[in-house]
Amino acid sequence: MAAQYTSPPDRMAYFEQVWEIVRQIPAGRVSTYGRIAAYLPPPKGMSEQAYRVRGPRMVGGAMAACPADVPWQRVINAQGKVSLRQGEGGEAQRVLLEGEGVEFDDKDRVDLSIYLWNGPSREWLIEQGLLEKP
DNA sequence: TCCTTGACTCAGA
DNA sequence: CTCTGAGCCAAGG
Repeated sequence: MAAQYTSPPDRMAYFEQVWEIVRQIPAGRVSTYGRIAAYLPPPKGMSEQAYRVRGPRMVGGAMAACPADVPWQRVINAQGKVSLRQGEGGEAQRVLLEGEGVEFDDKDRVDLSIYLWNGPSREWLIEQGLLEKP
């Protein structure tokens, strides 16, 4: 259940979709801004090319504004690192992930070949209207 | 209205 | 492995 928005910009509709996907990531697994963005179509009015570049940052924006029931800590960058500077919640994110069993190496990176979430199921995407039913 | 600033990524050096 | 710059757009000051 999302918050109530008096004037629904497309931006917020997009954020909602991002949150819905992030909620599918199981504990102990992670995904990246880029991959999350790739599961969604570009917001109305944005070109594919622009979305390819802007997508990841938009997902970041969605994380910055996400409701409490979204496991934002499971979204990290493509290098397997937490994308928050010290003092802005970065260490909190790491603690949360470690609490779920995710391990960081000596360079503060998560091994994506082990912990990367394989993505939402095809059925789920169809259910969400993000994929055509064959 | 102009200018800065992003919870990004990828290719090069 | 680390560091840069480019790519693109919207929100806030």
